[in-house]
Amino acid sequence: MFTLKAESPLQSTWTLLENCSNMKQLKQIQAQMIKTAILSEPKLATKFLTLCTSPHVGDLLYAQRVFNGITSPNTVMWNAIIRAYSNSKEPELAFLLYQQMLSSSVPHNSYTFPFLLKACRNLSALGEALQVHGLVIKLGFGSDVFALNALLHVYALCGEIRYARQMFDNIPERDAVSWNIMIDGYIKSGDVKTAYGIFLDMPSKNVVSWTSLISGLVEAGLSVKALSLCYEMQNAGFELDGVAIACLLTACANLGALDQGRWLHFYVLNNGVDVDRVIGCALVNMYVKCGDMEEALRVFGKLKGDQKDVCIWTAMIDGFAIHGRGMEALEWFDLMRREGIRPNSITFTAVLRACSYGGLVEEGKELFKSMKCLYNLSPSIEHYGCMVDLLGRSGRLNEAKELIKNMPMKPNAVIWGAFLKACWIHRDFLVGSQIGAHLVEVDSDHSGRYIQLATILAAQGKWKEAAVVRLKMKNLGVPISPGKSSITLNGIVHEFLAGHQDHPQMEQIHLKLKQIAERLRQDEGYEPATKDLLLDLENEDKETAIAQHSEKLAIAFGLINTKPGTTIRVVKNLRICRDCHTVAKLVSQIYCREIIMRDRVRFHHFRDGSCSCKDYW
DNA sequence: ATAGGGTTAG
Repeated sequence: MFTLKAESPLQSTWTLLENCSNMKQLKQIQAQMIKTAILSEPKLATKFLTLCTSPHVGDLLYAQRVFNGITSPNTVMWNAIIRAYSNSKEPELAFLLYQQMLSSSVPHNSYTFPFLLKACRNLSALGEALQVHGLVIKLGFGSDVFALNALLHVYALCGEIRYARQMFDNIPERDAVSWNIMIDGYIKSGDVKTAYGIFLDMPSKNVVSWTSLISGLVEAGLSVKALSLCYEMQNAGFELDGVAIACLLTACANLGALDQGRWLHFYVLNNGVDVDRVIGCALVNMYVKCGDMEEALRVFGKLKGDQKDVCIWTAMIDGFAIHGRGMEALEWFDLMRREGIRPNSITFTAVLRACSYGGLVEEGKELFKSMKCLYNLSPSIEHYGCMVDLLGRSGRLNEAKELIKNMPMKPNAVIWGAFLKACWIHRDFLVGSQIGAHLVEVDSDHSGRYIQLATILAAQGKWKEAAVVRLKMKNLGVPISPGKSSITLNGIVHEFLAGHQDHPQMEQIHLKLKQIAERLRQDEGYEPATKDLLLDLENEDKETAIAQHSEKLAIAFGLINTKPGTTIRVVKNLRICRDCHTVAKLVSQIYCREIIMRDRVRFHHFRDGSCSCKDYW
């Protein structure tokens, strides 16, 4: 006789639990466990509870119910439920559970404090952290590196980086995690330099060390440095993992570095990096911000249904917005809703921005209203900013003013800036200069505000007043960012600064610019728009100044060095001026070139003499 | 089962 060699129910349930990855499976397993009455088997029950509380699978309410059904939970179970609460929307409940754990006299282990301290971190609860610190010492975990690292982490992220440093210096057996927490801590407290120092001192760095530094550099706006660390990291023998790639893609998005972004995309495909929702979103965002909407669409199209969350839809909608494809942004917004995805407050900034850039005034107003009545989202100051921009741009200055007056919050510099912009576009110089004067007072370390004011004064012929504003800016030592445009050729980035002459091909570039100006004058009756210039110069000098704007230098360079008919891509750090915009349109027609220019906030696609922004920016 | 990640107005 044969007997089937059946696995014991205990063992088979264990295997099922090991391979379980979602709540539905978990509930099925639970049904089976109840049937076979092995939920009372401690090892299985523990495993089951840790799954219920794990960040990927878990469901807190469900976990709490399961936990309530256990008569005397062991340490691991208490840890699991504390962890679940520390990651939840109400981390303070972790403290309550910890109280109960204390009164049940279950011993601690080295995992208990890290979870509890995570709740402190999520609540920025320094006082509680200090109390826990006392307990750590009292209960004999004073040299446990897990507990100490968790304490370091709270202090480092709750404004006590110096105290964290003191602790760090005194931990005898600090590990890589301790070092990495310090790197991240300095970065989050805005001290990239010290973070870099710690990184350099660290004896054996790992992928997290490199990535923490890279992500800090990206956050601090030092994306060029972040990309160079990507190569250093690989030379040091580290592979890029998903987290590193997400950070680096953001760096490319910030810089408009399409070539490096594409390289990272290839890396993902060739090295089996999982395109999860974060990487998918980072890729889409990178292509959007580097001006390649078609590739962004392709990446989106390849994602599976459950990877398409509200973030990635928002990235696409924002993409259509900044590329001047307002109608498509609205269509995608509808598509998203039909997929059952609920828009969040960021989605609304994207879709309102699309309406604003696309001149879709009525649609924008409807959407703004729908935030509250359909989605129960209260518009924030950002949304009001979009609406002021939308109304102002389209010439509804009074409506914009009313909206500002009736806003539930105090208008900030951005709101006034949008209103000033509207005054400028619609030639209401008087109100514009009043607002400009106010802005210079409240936003006095922002050079753009002085320039806006000086420009609007100059437009009224008030040269002296304009000069006073510029002098004030100079005397206050407000840092000004010079106009910069870059263009990439065979992987090399060529950067042009307004008025600078230090490129090896400068003579050729100037010759080309002269030719362009001549052709434009002859064929199109173009005259340089010197009126917008605020410099107090003779007309001829103004023409020279305007002719040396960095975007013109970059376009001329592109015309010289790329094949006829190919697209020229330029990235600019400031907004494009009216004259450069006119020239770019005419160049696109006369030289039969598509020019894709990213300015500080959006894209201009110049083609056949017109621009995707419909001259409305 | 403690460390690092994507979308935000002008």
